[in-house]
Amino acid sequence: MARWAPDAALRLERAAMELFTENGYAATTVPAIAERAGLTTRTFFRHFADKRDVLFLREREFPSVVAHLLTDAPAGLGTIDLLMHGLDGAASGDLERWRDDIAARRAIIRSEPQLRERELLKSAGLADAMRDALVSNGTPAPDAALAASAASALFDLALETWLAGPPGVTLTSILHDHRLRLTRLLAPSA
Amino acid sequence: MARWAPDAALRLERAAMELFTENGYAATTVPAIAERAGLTTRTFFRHFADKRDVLFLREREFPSVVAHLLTDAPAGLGTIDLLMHGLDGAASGDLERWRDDIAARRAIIRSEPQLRERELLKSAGLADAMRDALVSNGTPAPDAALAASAASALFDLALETWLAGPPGVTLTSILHDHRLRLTRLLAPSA
DNA sequence: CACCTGATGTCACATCGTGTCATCGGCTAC
DNA sequence: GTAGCCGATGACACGATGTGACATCAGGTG
Repeated sequence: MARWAPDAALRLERAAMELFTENGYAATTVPAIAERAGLTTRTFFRHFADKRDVLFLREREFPSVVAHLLTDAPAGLGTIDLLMHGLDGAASGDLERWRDDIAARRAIIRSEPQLRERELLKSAGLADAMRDALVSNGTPAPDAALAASAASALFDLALETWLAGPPGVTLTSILHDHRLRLTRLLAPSA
Repeated sequence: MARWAPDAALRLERAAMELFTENGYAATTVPAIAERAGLTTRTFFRHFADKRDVLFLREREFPSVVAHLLTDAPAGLGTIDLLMHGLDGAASGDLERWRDDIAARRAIIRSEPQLRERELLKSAGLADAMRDALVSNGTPAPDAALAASAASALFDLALETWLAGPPGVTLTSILHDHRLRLTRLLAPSA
């Protein structure tokens, strides 16, 4: 038997979600989270940069996954189609199964501006990763930055729409639809 | 003579900018800022929600200014043209004059992820204000959210380009150019 | 002249987040 | 097999952040 129970980060995340749901984010202290997970405060901060970060454990690898999909994508796609392909591929793994978890996290995140702030930073990190992948694939830097920012915004709004809508509608279809609507909105009005 | 010197918030902001420039953001404590401004720590936190907020004093009213320009805009503009009109109008007041101040603030903001995080929250607040103004002007909510997010991203990237470029190029022209390039990027590739 | 208002000061305090050293199970080298 | 290293955790002290509660006092108002 190992000296320490495995998955310390996951146990901390589960404990945090429970306490946040029971008492709210602000009323939950880090020592309380650590205690429920059977660890100490110091160990919490070894796994998470700060208290907010515990809500984003699942998304840590998302930017690099998307970036890899972008660099390995089939040639010939336009910039935006490439981005849609990458986001789609990274988020496609039986998303419906996680709907409740995502909704629970989102409910907590929307309860505190601090947490929305962190979510925005994560989205910006995704946009940065996509921009860099585009640039190293030959896209001009200004175009890459513009397209990556737009794609990140599209993804966030699509995810929100997906969560608010009925089960069964795929994120892929919503993303596609949002992209088309934004295209029409941006086009010079007659 | 008034009991207290006026412009406490402005004095705190100036003191903070000086100390951040001299010693860096992380090495500057709130008591040090307050002392240089001739005030106490407690008063600092009465004017600013937290240490980061002191860097965004000048932008506090920006979202509501843009929102007002949107609701008072001439009729007949398309959604995106309306947004460009609002952003343009709100940022047009002799921006060149503030270039150095904006650049100094930006240099500090880019030195710490915490500060970029806050900047992103401010941008999101601007997007929210624009979205709400569009909605109360009759734009369908999903379109308003999409267009406002895109416009906010365009504005941020345009400001960055403006700062990096030579003096004399107007933000208006960069914004216009970025909008056209994003339109082309989003269009279905042949 | 008494009272109210509002910005500031003072003090106590909880929480956050970090630096530093100790602990000790398991793995590797020899 | 045993000596020693490695890496995750514990223990503890501490500075900094941010808030609540109450006091102070100039100027305006009745």
